Amino acid sequence: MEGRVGSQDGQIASPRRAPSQQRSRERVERMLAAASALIGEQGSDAMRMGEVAERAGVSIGSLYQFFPDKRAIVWALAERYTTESQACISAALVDVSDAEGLGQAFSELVDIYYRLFLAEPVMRDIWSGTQADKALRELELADSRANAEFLTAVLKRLRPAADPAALETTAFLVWQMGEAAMRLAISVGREEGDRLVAAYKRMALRELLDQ
Amino acid sequence: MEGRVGSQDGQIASPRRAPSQQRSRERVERMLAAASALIGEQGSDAMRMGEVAERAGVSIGSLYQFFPDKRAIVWALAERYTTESQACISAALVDVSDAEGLGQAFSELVDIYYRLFLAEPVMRDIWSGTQADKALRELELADSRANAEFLTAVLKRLRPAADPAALETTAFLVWQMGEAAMRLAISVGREEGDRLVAAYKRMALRELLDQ
DNA sequence: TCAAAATATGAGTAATCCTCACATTTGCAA
DNA sequence: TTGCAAATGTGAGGATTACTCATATTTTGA
Repeated sequence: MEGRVGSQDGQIASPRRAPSQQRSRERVERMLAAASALIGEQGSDAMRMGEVAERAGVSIGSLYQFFPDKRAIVWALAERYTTESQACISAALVDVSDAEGLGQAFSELVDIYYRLFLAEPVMRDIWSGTQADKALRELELADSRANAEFLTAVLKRLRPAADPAALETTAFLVWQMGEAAMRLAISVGREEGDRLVAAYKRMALRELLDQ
Repeated sequence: MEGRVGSQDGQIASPRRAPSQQRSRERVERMLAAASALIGEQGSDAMRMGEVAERAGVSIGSLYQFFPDKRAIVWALAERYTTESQACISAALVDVSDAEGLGQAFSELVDIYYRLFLAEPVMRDIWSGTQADKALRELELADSRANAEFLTAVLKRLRPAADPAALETTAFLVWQMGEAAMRLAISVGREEGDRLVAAYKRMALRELLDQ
């Protein structure tokens, strides 16, 4: 029916039961891999639970043993992406100490993200559903805040005299604008997308460096 | 099943049959009104076709006589919003002739949009689904391009020496960033939302006025 | 006046998410 | 080893919902 999924209560989906044995942990991996493949092929909306189970070589029941519902699978994949990318972002920004360094690091980060979005249909699809799914939206928001904090830390170092609250707002906004710019860029042609990303970079750096 | 809706082919949904008689035109209005009310109450995902029909006082069959599927109803509502707002935006920008005027007009437009998003749960919900629904995304993109063109026209007047293509990119990006900023602002608390919108305004105006 | 076109109806079809009662496997203490 | 509880596995079937279609009614226009 899918009406079940539609009536999302916003609760962050969590495993119904954490896999404790080696066997089940491997099976859960297979389920996630199958889901990822299917999302890459057809998008998460078109992903069917039965197909995920079949491709993972498990029964429907097993799927629901570890994931309370369909959204939970997508959420689990999304969480992995955020965890991975946060480490990368933190590393890129942690020892930035001057304006030039920030410009360099930020520019590289944007490039990395853009390439990632272009290359990974799964990631693209998952973050597309962000607005519609409350749990995903909250994950993305939390992720964005965490990443913005790395930026904020840099800004506070570069501009110790500035109002910290203003810097936080700026960093958060700039980061979110970046994600929006990426989504826009990949939904138009490649050429226009490149131009938009470049324009975003200029705009963001001006905001970050100048004040 | 809803699987039907899930497998969106991206086709812009169009009425299966345009209502040609007065009677049916009124009924279609009732259907849209019912849908709008339900979306406002529960969101478009939770909106049930049966409920729309019941509330509009028509049968399920009649609903499907004029709307090929569920998404088409949401799309029809979205289209109305875009049509209405484009007139407003065009009017606000059409006779801007200097930097100060642009600052004034743009700032007012942002405020209007922000208030609208805060006050209209239906609008909020519809544009939330934008990323997930291909037809909606295309509608929004087209709308955004149209609005950005009004901005581009102003910019070309203010900065005749600048590269027109660059101005177009800037205007489009700034506009899309604005929509993203609104979505972000309404998904956090009111206070932070206000701050984010204010920060966006500053950022956008700097980009638009300076270069 | 009346036939064709437009409109209206709602029971039924199909697709899909998810549950649950029961079967099997694993970990572990006696 | 043995036995038992906990963890894991299964898939037929329940439940919901988008959408169809054969049929009935109303409107239009010649």
